[in-house]
Amino acid sequence: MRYARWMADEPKIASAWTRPRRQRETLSREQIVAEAVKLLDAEGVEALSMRTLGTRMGTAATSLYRHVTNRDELIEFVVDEVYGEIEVPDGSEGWRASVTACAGSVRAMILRHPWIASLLGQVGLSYLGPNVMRLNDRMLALFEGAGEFGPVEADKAISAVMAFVIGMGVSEAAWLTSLARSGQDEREWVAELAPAAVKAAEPYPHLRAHVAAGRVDDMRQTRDEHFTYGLNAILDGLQPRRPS
Amino acid sequence: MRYARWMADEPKIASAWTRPRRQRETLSREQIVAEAVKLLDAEGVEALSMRTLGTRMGTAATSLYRHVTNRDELIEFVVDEVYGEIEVPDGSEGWRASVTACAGSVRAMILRHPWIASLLGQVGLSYLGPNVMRLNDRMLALFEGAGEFGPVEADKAISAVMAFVIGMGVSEAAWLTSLARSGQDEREWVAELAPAAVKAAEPYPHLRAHVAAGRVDDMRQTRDEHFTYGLNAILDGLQPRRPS
DNA sequence: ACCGTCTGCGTACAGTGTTCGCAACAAGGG
DNA sequence: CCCTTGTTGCGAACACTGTACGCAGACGGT
Repeated sequence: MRYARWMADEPKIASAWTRPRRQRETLSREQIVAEAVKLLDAEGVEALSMRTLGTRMGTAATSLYRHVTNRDELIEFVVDEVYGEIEVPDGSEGWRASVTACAGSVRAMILRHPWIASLLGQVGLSYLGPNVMRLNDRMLALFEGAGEFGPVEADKAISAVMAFVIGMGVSEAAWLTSLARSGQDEREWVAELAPAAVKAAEPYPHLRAHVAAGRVDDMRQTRDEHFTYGLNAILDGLQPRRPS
Repeated sequence: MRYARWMADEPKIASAWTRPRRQRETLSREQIVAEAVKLLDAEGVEALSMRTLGTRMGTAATSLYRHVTNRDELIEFVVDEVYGEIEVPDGSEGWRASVTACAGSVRAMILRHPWIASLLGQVGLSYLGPNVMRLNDRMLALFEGAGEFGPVEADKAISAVMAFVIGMGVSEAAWLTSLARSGQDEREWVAELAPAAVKAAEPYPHLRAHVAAGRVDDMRQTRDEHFTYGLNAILDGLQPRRPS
């Protein structure tokens, strides 16, 4: 395939333009994780194998190991990469508005890349990636600055908010992944699943009432409401904990 | 190996005691998921393959497929199985105490089985398992009964609490899994990782201060404190949202 | 005693992550 | 200009995975 670079039928004109130029820029670590993210976005988590990633980049699978020691390491890089998409304001809009915006940014990132729901568990939560570090730093600045938290309290408060946001986002992402795998419209899908749900909920009186009254109108807005409801509850609970 | 059951060297005494008794009880679906849980607890998530699970049960790998259609289905069963360990009080102790106890039970379950952090993402969050249904039913009873929430609010409040508890638990589980993989004592491990952490945090002023002041005393208690801090914040925020 | 159904299992196949050694390249020094 | 040295891509190979298929033995009912 790409042997043509050094095969004899190529004219050996020693010019800067015919020079093979060993396409270095197609096989650096940054390019590999970028292509991995694109592959995950396009085909989902079960499509990420070293071989398919290699063919996507026009190289052999084993070539990737020159720039990435492991598949696990690649996944750590990928996770850190998408963490880089999270924006956290500087706090000039006030603590609460800034945290709300940051939480929304995290959720948006997760919903843009639902496969991290799978990958977050597979890797030991890479705490040392530069983008994760940057995120933590900005969050600390936000909680200690505009939030007026003390250093220890800021740590706890950030953990609480992030646990909620990630927990909620991962749950949504798992739902959306299953939905995507079904290949159907969301309304069709829940309509198809409804009988099984009703049957499964049948022995449980409270659940049964909820399943029966389940509104299927626009679940997108329902999800948004659930998220903002929980986030506001947490922020309400955090507000009086500031020592100010 | 187990051919002896029907091989001719076995005395063919037609008695109830020498009868082969086809050990049915070693290969039902319940036994399979129970053994899978034991395997996961003992060896971690990367050790769960159909073949190793089969040899653990003294059967061939393909025999498992008579009782479980898929590996994914097995995982759904396993997840539902450990969900069955969660206890939720009936609310007679009051709403807040009951929710706190339930949240603690969920966290304890996750820390007992840290591998669900990986499995929760791999499966599309099996909402229809009987134990998940039971848990949701009891939670609804708790929030609508002792909590005096309306049905819609109860749904949102439960989502919020569960998102936090699961998010926090999964994060802890990921940490503990990495720790277990290192095979070291927790103090040793963080001491070994500290230089890398300091170096990674170096460009970020707020984080740097936190990493420098990081207390390694007893992280177990620190984790507990983080959990109860966040949980109390959420419950504080939920309390005034009850229509009472 | 027979027959249909159920269950365990050996074999096989496609696909996975990863190792190893070889060949082609780039750069530098004589 | 050649030769050396390190770097990078790659084919082959290995151990292992999930799973389909068909066979044979066991069970249950008549």
